[in-house]
Amino acid sequence: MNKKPNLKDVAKLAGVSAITVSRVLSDPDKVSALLRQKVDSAIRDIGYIRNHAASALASKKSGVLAVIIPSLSNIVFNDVLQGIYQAANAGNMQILLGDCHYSPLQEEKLIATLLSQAPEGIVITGTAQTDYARKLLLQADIPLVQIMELTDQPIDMNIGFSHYQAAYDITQHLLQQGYRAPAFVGARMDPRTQQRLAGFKQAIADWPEPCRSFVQTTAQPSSIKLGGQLLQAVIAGSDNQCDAVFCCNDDLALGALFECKRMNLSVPKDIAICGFNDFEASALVEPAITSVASPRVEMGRRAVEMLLSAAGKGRHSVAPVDVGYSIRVRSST
Amino acid sequence: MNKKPNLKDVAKLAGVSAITVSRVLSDPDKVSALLRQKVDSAIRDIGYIRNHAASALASKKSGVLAVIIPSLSNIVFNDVLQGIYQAANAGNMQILLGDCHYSPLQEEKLIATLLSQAPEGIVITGTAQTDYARKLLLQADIPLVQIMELTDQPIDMNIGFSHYQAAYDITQHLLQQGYRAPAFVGARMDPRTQQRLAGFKQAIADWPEPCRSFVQTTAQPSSIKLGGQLLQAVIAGSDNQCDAVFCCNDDLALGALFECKRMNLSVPKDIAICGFNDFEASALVEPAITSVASPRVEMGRRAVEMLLSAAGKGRHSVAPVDVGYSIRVRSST
DNA sequence: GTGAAAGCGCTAACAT
DNA sequence: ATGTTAGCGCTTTCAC
Repeated sequence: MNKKPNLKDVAKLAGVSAITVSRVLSDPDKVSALLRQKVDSAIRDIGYIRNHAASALASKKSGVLAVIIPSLSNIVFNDVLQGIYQAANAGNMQILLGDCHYSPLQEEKLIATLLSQAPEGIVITGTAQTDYARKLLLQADIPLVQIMELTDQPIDMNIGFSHYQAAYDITQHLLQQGYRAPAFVGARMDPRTQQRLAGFKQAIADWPEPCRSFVQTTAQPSSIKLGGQLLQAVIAGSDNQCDAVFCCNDDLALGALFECKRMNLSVPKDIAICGFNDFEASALVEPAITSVASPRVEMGRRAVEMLLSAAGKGRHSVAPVDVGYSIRVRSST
Repeated sequence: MNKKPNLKDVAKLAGVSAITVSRVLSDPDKVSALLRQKVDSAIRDIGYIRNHAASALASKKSGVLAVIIPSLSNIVFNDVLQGIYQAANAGNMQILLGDCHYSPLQEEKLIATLLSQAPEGIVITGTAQTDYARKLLLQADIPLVQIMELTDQPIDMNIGFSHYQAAYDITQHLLQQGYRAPAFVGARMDPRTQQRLAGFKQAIADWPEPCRSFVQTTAQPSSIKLGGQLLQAVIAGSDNQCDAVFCCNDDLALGALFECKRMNLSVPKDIAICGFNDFEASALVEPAITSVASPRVEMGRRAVEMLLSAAGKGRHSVAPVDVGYSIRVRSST
């Protein structure tokens, strides 16, 4: 068994030095056309593939970016990942992905693990890092982007939108439609869900006319099924007074809608339903569900682009980016 | 700016040799408790993080696995990825993920790129690799698992289930329910969708009584919306004769169902609908949609486990694994 | 435009 | 149980 060919083997075959081969690979313009051709065919001949570890060690460039998301099962992050991989691909970067399952402690461990690969940048979800995690990240001294939400005290760069404001707006929309006893239905209760709840509460508090409100939450992960259960709970818990439900995401909203149909409640007449994240299904069910849309793919893409263009520059070289959101008003409200 | 500490720095601080520090990191049991403690605290003191590239270069172990999936937006692969990351995490492996967008050519490029990271194993979706890709993979001489479908000629290992047989079974189910003019509705038409179409056709051909059948396909990617459009098309294309629709996935099935409601067609009375992949929503809509379920998370997990346990062994050391599927009969048929 | 020498930070192999 | 030596395969630096 002949071991894998290396740079020297290619060099020997092409009748040049190793460094010339290296240059053909990373900076072809610095090599004359003749040699370049020779080298290229030698590479193809022996099926040479450059050893990334050696390259990374010598050049101190790992060619990887680290990404930490809280969940692989939440479709929301699919979209973000699509944007991330798109931009990484365009920049010839590999992605090292970690799923911290919404746990800051797991996130801390992941950070330590991923940093050992010497990523040239890191994308991290949200702003709820542990102190030690922040220390590690600062120490690593690489560009970093916190995504999804906005914060006044970013570790470095930041891109996202205000979940608080979006929730405030959609709640206000319910009130404007005449609903006077809205409920917030939330699952998981991660930081962004909490911000949505805060926005909901503030919108109620700010409303000039008197109105009641209800809150039904659980730490369980979101699912369509859970949406049905929580709808039941909120109706029972409000003594049938609740006339509108703001679900912290569209999974719950869909479940709530299906449950209403089963209970023969008319949406939006007996009860209004709105969600968050604007899944495709939300626009296509009957009645279509009002929801909050945000440019997730774009956010992922831009986060990576920010990393790539921040190379070399110091911290906070890029101002926080608000990607915004929009309330998609549909017939469920 | 003091540069990052390395092994020697830790060793000096702890008063030991570099290799001892290395051992504490990779094989603590080989070091006495006393030294281990000293080293551990030195590591923490100066915030040492091991340089992965150097480690990989010296040990010839990259600690990464390559994974290629055809789509990040298809929820199906989310589930598979969850299993993959789960098992990779348990085995202290990092994942390098590539999305080939259902293109064998992009897949080929991805393989070349990912191989340069010297992965210790590779997970690849399906069996439609280009010749050159197969050559690269064989040459790489690392454990490989083809996932999702089963094949008689795996490159190395294989885990999946028969999409042909699953489609055959669900079509037979339609026929057994008395439907005599079923249609196949397919999008994307990737290899596994083609297999489902083949199973559909064979089930029709094998049915003892005469029946008509229709096929409506498009190369467009699946979506709920497209499901509605294709339902329209198949009804028009069959002159209203079609009495059952087998959608190649649940996105389309949901769209078809929503469209039926809009058209005031009763499901399953006027028309039956069934899908593939068993999404959560399929079980919760009214009427619930008959679909094909398969253990996707488990498949991902086991694929990685197969890689990890195949280290060192030769090709085909593990027999192909059929994870099976089950038809979830619900009220839509 | 091309090459020679040195060394990136770690671990395998071999001592002790 | 611990240390010494050598070298992984590449790129940087500097020379020509």
